[in-house]
Amino acid sequence: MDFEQADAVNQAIRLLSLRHRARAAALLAPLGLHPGQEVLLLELARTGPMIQAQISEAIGCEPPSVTLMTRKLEASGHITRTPAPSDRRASVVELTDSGRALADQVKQLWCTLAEETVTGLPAQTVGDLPGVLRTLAGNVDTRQPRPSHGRRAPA
Amino acid sequence: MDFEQADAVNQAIRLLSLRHRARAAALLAPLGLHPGQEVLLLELARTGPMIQAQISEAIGCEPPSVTLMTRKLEASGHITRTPAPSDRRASVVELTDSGRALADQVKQLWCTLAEETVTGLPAQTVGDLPGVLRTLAGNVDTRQPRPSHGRRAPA
DNA sequence: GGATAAATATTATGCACATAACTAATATGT
DNA sequence: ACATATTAGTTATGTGCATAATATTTATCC
Repeated sequence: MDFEQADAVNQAIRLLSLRHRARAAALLAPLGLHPGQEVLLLELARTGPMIQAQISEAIGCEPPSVTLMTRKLEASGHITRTPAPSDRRASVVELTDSGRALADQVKQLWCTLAEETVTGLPAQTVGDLPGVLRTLAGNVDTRQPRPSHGRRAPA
Repeated sequence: MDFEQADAVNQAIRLLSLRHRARAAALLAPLGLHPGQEVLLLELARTGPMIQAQISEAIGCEPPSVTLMTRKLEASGHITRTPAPSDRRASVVELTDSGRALADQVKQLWCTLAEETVTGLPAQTVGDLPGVLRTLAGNVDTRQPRPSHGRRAPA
């Protein structure tokens, strides 16, 4: 691949990252949320109570980041953290009533953002988009070891 | 759009942002660069000397961020900042020899990253990718005022 | 069962990027 | 020409996320 194309791809990803995040921040601000926190709320709403290690895995953030996120959401009363009975290292994270209500609002907002984001694209492209983006993300996943080249790792 | 789809889109963008940036960071580290700095070097290599306000516009970062980026790249000797003769507010940013050499290395690395990123996607999809991503980024641009809905603002 | 390894969470620290508030220089309007 | 508005850049501050180092608990292996 020549530099022009490569730059187009990398730059576009970078710009999209900045803008999408900024727009999410603008939409979340009225709810008193900062970007990143919404992901945690949605994950808890989807999956139910879970420990931080599971959250870390689910939302793709490192444990120290999860510590900070949960601490802040706990401080604002949207989640609780209780020691796990079976494992005294772990702490179970759970939505409060306030958190559940907020998650519902976030869901709506999430739809608004997604629709806004894909405006003007043909339905076909929109349908393929999540798969394509996930492939891209998987290809540059720094957690998994780099496959030597071109071949996909087996399941 | 229902929540499932919206979440798929938003989450995929978020994950791609995190991973692509992390991978870029891993590749740039051996060159002594942090992600973000490479964009400035490439822009200077492409366009030539420019003042910070132009850089801010070109790379999509706010002026205070540009101040920090340029300061650090100046400290590491890859760029110079000289007062503009015609406008004493502005400072002209320019690549040094070291910066030009580094930019060449970054170009190669940029190709590696892009190829790695799009691995496994059909050529058609890869070809369309920059355009699609730029559309997405444009749709959520917080700088431009939001069009009330669906209509594009006139030039 | 006692040493050792692994897992969970946290603290400390560093980076990019943002907004708000500010200074200094240039344009502009009467 | 002078008051005013705009523009270029900086400083101060706050956010998310990362890595490295650390305690504490649990699992594993003779």
